[in-house]
Amino acid sequence: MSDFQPPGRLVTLSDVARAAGVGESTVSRVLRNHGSYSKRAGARVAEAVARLGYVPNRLAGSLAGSGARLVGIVVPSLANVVFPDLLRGLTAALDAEGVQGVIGVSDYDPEREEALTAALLSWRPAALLLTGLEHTLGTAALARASGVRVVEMIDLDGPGIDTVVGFSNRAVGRASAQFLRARGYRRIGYVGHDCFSDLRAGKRLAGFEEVLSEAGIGLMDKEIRPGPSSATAGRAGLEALMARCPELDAVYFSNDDMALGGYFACLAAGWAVPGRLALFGFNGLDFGAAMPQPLATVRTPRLEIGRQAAACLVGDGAKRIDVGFTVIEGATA
Amino acid sequence: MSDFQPPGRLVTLSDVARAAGVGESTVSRVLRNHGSYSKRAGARVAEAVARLGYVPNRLAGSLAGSGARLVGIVVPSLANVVFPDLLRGLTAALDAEGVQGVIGVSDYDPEREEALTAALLSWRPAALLLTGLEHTLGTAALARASGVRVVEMIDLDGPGIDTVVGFSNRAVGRASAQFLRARGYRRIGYVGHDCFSDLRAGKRLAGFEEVLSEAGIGLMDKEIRPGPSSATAGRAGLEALMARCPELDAVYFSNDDMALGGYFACLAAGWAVPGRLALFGFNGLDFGAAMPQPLATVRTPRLEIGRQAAACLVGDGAKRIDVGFTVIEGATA
DNA sequence: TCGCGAATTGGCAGCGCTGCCAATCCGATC
DNA sequence: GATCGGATTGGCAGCGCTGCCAATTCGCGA
Repeated sequence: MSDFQPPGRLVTLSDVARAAGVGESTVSRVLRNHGSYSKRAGARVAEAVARLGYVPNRLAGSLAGSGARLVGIVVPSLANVVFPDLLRGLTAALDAEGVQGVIGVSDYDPEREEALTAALLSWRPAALLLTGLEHTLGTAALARASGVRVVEMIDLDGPGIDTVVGFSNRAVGRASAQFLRARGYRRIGYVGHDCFSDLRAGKRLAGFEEVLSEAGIGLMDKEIRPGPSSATAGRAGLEALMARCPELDAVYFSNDDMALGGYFACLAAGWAVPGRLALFGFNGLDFGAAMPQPLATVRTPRLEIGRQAAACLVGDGAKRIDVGFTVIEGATA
Repeated sequence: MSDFQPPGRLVTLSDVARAAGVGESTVSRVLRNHGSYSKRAGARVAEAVARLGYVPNRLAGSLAGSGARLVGIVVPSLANVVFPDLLRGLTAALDAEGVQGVIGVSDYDPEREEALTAALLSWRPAALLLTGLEHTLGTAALARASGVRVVEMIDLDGPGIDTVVGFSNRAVGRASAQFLRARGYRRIGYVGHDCFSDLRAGKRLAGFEEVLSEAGIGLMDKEIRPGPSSATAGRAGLEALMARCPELDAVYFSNDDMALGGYFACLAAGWAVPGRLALFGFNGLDFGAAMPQPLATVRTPRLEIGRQAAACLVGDGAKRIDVGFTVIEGATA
């Protein structure tokens, strides 16, 4: 990108001022509708702006004024529906306020998260929105030193830098296990994706196993597939698990995509759901409700997290917002 | 967002210069590794930067230098996997070049797209990436006037402002119809989502119907669900369509999500796939491959579009890049 | 008609950084 | 030991806009 051609000279505020026959400050006041100016000045400026096709330069505006009206957002991935949903809630709330979100994707790599944090901070954002609670020391140091408000989203299981919005993944895992227990399942397995990178899936599993241990049964077996979650991984994972441990009567999946793959595995193998094998997911994605037997899962308020996170930026902000989650009974367990 | 607190005074480049005992220009040269400076100067600056925790202010840098190293991106939605995939390819390629992408979401609303375009241009981006070819006159005018390079992604069916990267949706529709025809299906229906907002789905349908008309059969019936595409919409859509027109032997869906819902409808109603009813989707999403009978669909190189679009920004750029698509035979048709 | 506070307005100094230019330094050459 | 070309370096003028302040104008009652 070395030969990016800078756009030629564009219309500036002082061009507008000259064209409108007023001072620069007046143009600035009119454009931002801030301070007082006469109707006549307003009209002349508006006319000049339209005629010249003036587009303000926010770079200059933010530099001169007090800070940029933008916030930095770091998410680990865009491949998992969770984050687009989060961003949707976030950007909707944000640009209702006229704030731009600048998004960075870390690919679940803490080092990249740190690099992105530094890069985003260099735009002097009004706030920084991170995902999860686990960051490098450098990320935390940067965030603190910058003095901007920091909001950590989605996870609630641990201490945050500043404000935290989300739900407890551990509690989700516990609730899922309790649900399966209450339904009488005892030979329970787990199919997940790479939980070293997806720490929150790991926390759910921990909560899940916790409850099973307390009940004296424990997880019979688990199959962890490398790479990101997907239906194909879920299908392959369940098939491997069942080959190894055919006496299972229920399987917990790291999320709905994995569970969908598991459901397909059952269809293909002719295992009745939930007669032969019960399935339980996570996220409450739309397709779960369309399945012949609606998927048993946990619905998470992803849009709401985004909205709340945005709200935290304006208010003085509670330090910790639990948006909760809902167990969806479905019919696969 | 009125009470955003501007961060207090932060470390500036001249603080670093003073601390390192060198001039500002030297610090600037060292930081950007541009121009020549001695080892000793480099070391002292690096030390001072680390000690002070200096984070450069790109607002100032971009204002002073020639343009910001960022590009504006407008997508219609984040709910449809297509766009996150696109963004993934795009941001990966982009930040390999050290360029930030600033993303705006238009919700399929041309007016919002125009507003976003103006907002993004006010950051003086090096380029503007839009989705599709249909824009308001205002959007096109803004884009042209800004003098930045404009890349329109995904759609190839029509004239572009500048550079265009994607595939022909019409051709996808045609290929899909030809595929179903070749398989011998004659009583073909369509289940889609709101195609007034999703213009590209409309173009696919147009191409599809074109082929059927040429074959002298035509589309028997179609069901358009309001709102965005989803498995639930697909299921409800297919159920409505079959209730009205039970003699159908194949259904074309506006995309794989809709087709997944259709598949679930078949499962629930006991319609054999493809014995009783053939299904055909669009996008080539992962779950299609995990289905008991892999979904017949068209795979689109979404990541590739992102990559190519990013590549267009550096090279002088072909005006028009066709990334093509692939028909996946699957087993549902 | 005059006076006065309020409304409106323009000038100008930065915001933090980069680009340009002139000054200084270095080692090596004669 | 003086000279020369290149490597290094610092000063300083903006980039386009906003915030502050002083100047000007306006409206209206006395």
